[in-house]
Amino acid sequence: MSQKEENAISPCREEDFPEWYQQVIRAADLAENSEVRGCMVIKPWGWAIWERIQLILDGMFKATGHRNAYFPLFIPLSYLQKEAEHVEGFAKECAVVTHHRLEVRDGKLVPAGELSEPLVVRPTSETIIGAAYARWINSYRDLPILINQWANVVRWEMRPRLFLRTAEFLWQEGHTAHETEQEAWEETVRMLGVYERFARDYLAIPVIKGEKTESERFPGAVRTLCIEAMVQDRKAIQAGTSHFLGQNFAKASGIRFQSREGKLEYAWTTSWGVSTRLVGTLIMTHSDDDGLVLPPRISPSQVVFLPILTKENCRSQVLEYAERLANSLRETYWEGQKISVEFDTRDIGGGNKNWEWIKKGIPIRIEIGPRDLENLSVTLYRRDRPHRKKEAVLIQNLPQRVCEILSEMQQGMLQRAQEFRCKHTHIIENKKDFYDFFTPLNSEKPEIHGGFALAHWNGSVNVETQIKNDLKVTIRCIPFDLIPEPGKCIFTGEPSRGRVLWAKAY
RNA sequence: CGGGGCGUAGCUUAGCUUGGUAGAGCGCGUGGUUUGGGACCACGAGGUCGCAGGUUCGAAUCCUGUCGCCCCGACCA
Repeated sequence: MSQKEENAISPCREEDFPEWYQQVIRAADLAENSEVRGCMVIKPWGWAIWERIQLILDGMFKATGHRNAYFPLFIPLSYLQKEAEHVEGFAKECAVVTHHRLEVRDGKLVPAGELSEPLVVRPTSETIIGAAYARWINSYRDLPILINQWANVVRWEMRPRLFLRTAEFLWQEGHTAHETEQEAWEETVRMLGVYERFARDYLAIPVIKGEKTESERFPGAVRTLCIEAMVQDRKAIQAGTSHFLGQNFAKASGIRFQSREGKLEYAWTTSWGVSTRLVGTLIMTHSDDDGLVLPPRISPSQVVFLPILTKENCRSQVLEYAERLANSLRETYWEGQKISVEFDTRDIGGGNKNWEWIKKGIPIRIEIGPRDLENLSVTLYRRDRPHRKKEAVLIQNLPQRVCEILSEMQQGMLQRAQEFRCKHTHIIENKKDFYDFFTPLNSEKPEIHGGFALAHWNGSVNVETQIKNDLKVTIRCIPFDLIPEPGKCIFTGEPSRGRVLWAKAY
């Protein structure tokens, strides 16, 4: 690679956003495509980010009264069939296991031992968990059941993209059963709130909470809630969903209980989930043309020490000095947790090493060389500033300064993302402006364009379909936090109860 | 699953039209020179050209099939 290049990632975001995204993943060494179509290998740095997500979310689930459990990977075909809409929604993308043995014939391994009933590799677990709940629940005293599972699921996708849409992906799925409709609804809303907080406070991603329209609803759900984020190419991405399932799955799976009045009633259930897609969302929200940029709270490590060991005569002194500082920083608390520090003494060129960490998005890089040793200082670089911009920090100020910067970065990243979203969210009052907003100037090679549009809609699926066909734009959600403001549908002139959020989506 | 493009070393690729059994850059290894920065020099390792057939004395190159990847649609967290 030439040292003349300005940025580590080529092409840059403006030139080719999808390609830039792939390059960031590669440069940061997060994951790679595997030999199995649509399935990815998550590498240590990528996995560490997912682990952070898991750890924090898991704590939030526990704090809201949930417990973890685990259900089977395989679902009997007949289970899936129990809920009509659900089958229809997932049938096309199910991986199916039909055999349980391999035999050698003519030197080739061939499937043998056909199963009497094929097994579906779970695309989601409502049905098999429903069957368990049907066994577990007899009385209103057994309710609520508040369970989460961390698992992998498989949806046979036609166009996979690392983290955003893979055939196998990792997620958590919460499944709860309640005595009353209201309780289940409250749970649905509560968990959406957990997702919103997590996205905002940890990933530094502002999201819009809302409800899906009927056409975007989860198959089998009564109501689907979601959080929608805007990434840097101004497209929307669904970052999490929470479903109010009513009694649909309870009826399909026979989840019944005897009520306080002694009557046999169906339970009210919910399900909610976020997936490794969050990692993709994180990448597309914050990264720049030098690679990944991680919010300090989600970064596997907050700081990397890069001792400069070029002069033989003071090598051991620098090392010792750096190590002492690193260790003291490791004992420093930021937001109630010890700071995680990497110490990179690998014998590779200093420039290369530095760039590696830039591309990995670590929040703070600290260089320590002979000169710093003399001055009793370190040289500090932060990932949210140009890569050459350095700051000398005296060692007695280091822990405090690092904490300050981490807090600043966490807030700054959220603020930047909010400003970006705000700048590209438009209130649109008529059809022409709407079409203009979502039409690129260059149709051959569309530039980054559009964003979020808030516009009135008459509630008709036909309009949604028309817009989707014309512009590939869909209603992302009916936002919760928008003050209801009656108006006229910009497409039909018919009455509208309020504005909805339109965007092109991942 | 429809339309288009592409598969040559870990990565990016030249060669293919006009068949004569592979070349480069980056990366990697060793040695040296450098050193607050993705440095330089030398030497070296690494490819049966996606796979399977066919045509031919001879195929990376031509033909057929197949698999995979990318882009555009339809579908989706």
